[in-house]
Amino acid sequence: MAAHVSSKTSESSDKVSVICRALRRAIIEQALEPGAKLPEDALGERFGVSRTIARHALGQLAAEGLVELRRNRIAVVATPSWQEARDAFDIRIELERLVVRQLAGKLTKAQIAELNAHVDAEDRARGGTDAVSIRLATEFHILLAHMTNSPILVRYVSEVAYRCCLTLSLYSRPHSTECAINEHRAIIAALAKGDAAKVMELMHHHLDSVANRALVAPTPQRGRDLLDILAPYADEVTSNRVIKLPKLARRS
Amino acid sequence: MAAHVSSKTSESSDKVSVICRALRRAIIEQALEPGAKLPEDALGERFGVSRTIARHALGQLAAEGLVELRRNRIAVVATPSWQEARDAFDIRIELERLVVRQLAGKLTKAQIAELNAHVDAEDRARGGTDAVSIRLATEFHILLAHMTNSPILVRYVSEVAYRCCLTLSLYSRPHSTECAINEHRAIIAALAKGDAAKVMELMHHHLDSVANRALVAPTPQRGRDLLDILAPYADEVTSNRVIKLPKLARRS
DNA sequence: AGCGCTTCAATTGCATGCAGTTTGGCTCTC
DNA sequence: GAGAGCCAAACTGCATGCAATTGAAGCGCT
Repeated sequence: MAAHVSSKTSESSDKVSVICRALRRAIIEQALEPGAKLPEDALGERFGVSRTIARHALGQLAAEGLVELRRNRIAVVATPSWQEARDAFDIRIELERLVVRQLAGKLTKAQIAELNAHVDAEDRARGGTDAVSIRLATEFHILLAHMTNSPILVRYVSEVAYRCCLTLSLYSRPHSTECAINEHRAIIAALAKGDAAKVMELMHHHLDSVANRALVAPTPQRGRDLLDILAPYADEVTSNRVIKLPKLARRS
Repeated sequence: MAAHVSSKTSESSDKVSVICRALRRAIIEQALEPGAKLPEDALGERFGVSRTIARHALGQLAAEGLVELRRNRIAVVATPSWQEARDAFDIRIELERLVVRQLAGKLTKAQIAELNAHVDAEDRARGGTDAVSIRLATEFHILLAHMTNSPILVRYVSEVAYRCCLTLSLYSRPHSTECAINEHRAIIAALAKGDAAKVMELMHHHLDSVANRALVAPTPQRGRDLLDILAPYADEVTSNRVIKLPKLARRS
């Protein structure tokens, strides 16, 4: 379902694009968690292509910010910092305000029907896993972007939405999707009515609240990761056996 | 000069990145015009690397929208439509408003000095070629983005600015940079003063006027290219010999 | 001459191979 | 038993080679 949401920007049917799409989906559905390793060999074998192609696909995804590529090291699914997550949402808000501004009052009946159908699908998926809900919610926004007929806007909204998706899997708590679905419906209604200012405000509030629900308090770990996180625990074991830090730290 | 404006997002020092930077620069300085062919062999030979690497670089630039990659065909420098150019500027306006919003009143003296130095460089370059002026003007904006310390924002602003650069070379008339330089100075001043609303307004107006100066009338060719452009002429030759369409159409 | 067909050089799509780097275990020592 | 150092396996960086596709010149036909 919702196959029409696939990015068509220079993504035809060559093997690289296929792998990109597969990995992208695996990432945003959290089948691949942030930090998961992505060895070129393994990808190549899994998708039945050579390492060259897998490598190229990783390059593309790195350009989108979904994977991190360190020289001579295994590529990993990106692990955005909290601040980066917040920045991504800020950018997303502006981009999507632009989307709805362009769309307000300009949607055909068919398009509105399509949007409603999508939200219905979201509704139906409420019983399923969080991963699917998050993906559908994201695809709603990408569907909106597509309706602007602006390839550039589609590209940026898609990318930043995927990124946000990724951060949700990192920083989100159990998640409640219901209100988000209602907000989607409200946005559709305002778009149909053609009230640009209103729908921009709705979109802003919608994304802002998603961000605030998801990105819980900065958890003063403005330093990097793990070492800071473990700092408080370290106190409790000073006299006991010390946790093998190098082993753990390597994971990141 | 202005080497610090180089995008550092997963671009360290591997050969692919080097080639990307070189091509990017060649494109925005119009050494490579839109539509110019970029055969993998030629690039590889020119930069002393294998075709694999050249290919990978082209993939990256395609992801940035600077080159177009058609299956089994030679890659070419992107030729954005007029509408895409306008869309790019619209997106850019929003992104850069975000940049100056974050920056207003938060710049160190050193940063302000750096900005002023850059504008001075722009001033000095006024006698030179348009290409250099345009590049410097673009790099001013990228420099601003860097100061937000938000890698994502840097990436998007850079990309969209490069794209706009590209469109300037397509649709711009001879160009007068002087007012742009003054506007840059005004923006710095407002940033230093810390008036967020004012500087956002300035940036908006600045980019909007650049876009309007550059993107001259839509030249009613909202359809695709050539075939539509030639449509009106076709009427006049219905009874005469027909223009050799395939020959001309192939050029694009 | 103008038009279509055939053929060949140019070019891409992709896999494989080799060299250099990193990783993680293993041993050897204290 | 803990820690430093070494070594093999794993992995990446890159070049090269081969098959497939494309573009355009050459050729014959009307």
